[in-house]
Amino acid sequence: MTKTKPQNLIIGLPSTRRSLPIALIRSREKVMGPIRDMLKASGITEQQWRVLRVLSESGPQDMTQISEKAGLLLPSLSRIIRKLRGDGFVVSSTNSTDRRRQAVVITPDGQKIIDDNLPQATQIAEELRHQFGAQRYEQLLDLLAALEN
Amino acid sequence: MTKTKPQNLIIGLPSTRRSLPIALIRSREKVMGPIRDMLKASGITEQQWRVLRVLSESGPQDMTQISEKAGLLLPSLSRIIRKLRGDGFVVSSTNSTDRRRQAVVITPDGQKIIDDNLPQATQIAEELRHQFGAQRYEQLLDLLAALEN
DNA sequence: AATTTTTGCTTATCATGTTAAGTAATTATA
DNA sequence: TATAATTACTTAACATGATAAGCAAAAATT
Repeated sequence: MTKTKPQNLIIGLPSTRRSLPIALIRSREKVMGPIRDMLKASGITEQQWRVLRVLSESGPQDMTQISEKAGLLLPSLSRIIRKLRGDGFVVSSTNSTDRRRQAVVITPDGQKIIDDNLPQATQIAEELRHQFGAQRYEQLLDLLAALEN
Repeated sequence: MTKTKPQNLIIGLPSTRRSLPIALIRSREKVMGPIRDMLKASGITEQQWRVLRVLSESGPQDMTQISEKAGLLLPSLSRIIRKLRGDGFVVSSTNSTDRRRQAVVITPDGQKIIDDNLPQATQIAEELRHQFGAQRYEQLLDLLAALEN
């Protein structure tokens, strides 16, 4: 008599081994590990790095725009910006026509963090892309993007 | 004269719009949203739900095994198990041959949480799978699994 | 057997995730 | 134009993420 699989033979939830949320967490861990290691030398976190990158890439932004582009909720972003401001990596100025908004700008010190780490970050990204296969990498990004809709 | 793209014309990091880490975060948010809403009624979190599911699915486990299957780091799991134990959803007993290990077991109360929510969780998963397309869904899982290696 | 190393966890600390509530400024409505 | 939404945040509270340190039990080494 053969062993039967645990359960869920008909429909059932996917086993935790085949769970999308857990797979997404594991993947993120795998992808971010090397980048976190790199950033440790600069004393900033992965999230702070993403914020600085958004500001460097797209220029001054208000909080809502940053949160959307960096994938951070506003309460988290509030704390992060406060920290980055304290460290002198960004400055903010309230919008003149809408005083609820504040434009956040990266400072030269903040830009220096980007400049110091961008080459290595690029290399890490390229390496993963190459190791995984450029085609599959693009496919994965497409599938993840499609999931949004 | 046409507008040039911001930068990174040659190699460069992918723009944050095409960043794998951010895409993974967004996807997880999208996937877990409905499940979190469902669990709110039971007063447990997504992570606590994953722990209970692992215990229900694979039986008594020690901490390290749970952490691997649920995708949680041991310090987080330590706190979560303490909470679940306080709420009466799990019990632990130290292993007799290795007193460093503890076998964690789900209680009837804990199993009730699973039983109460499994149908709806299954429906949510099926709906996402169907909406996204079963084939693409499997493909995505395969790609994420491949990323591990 | 005594010592060292490794293992399986827990605790501590700081940062972020998540939800809810609060606040001031803006916009829409009566 | 006074009032009622709405918006763009911030603060609060609790849970988890992540790294480092601690600690006792087990295994390896001498």
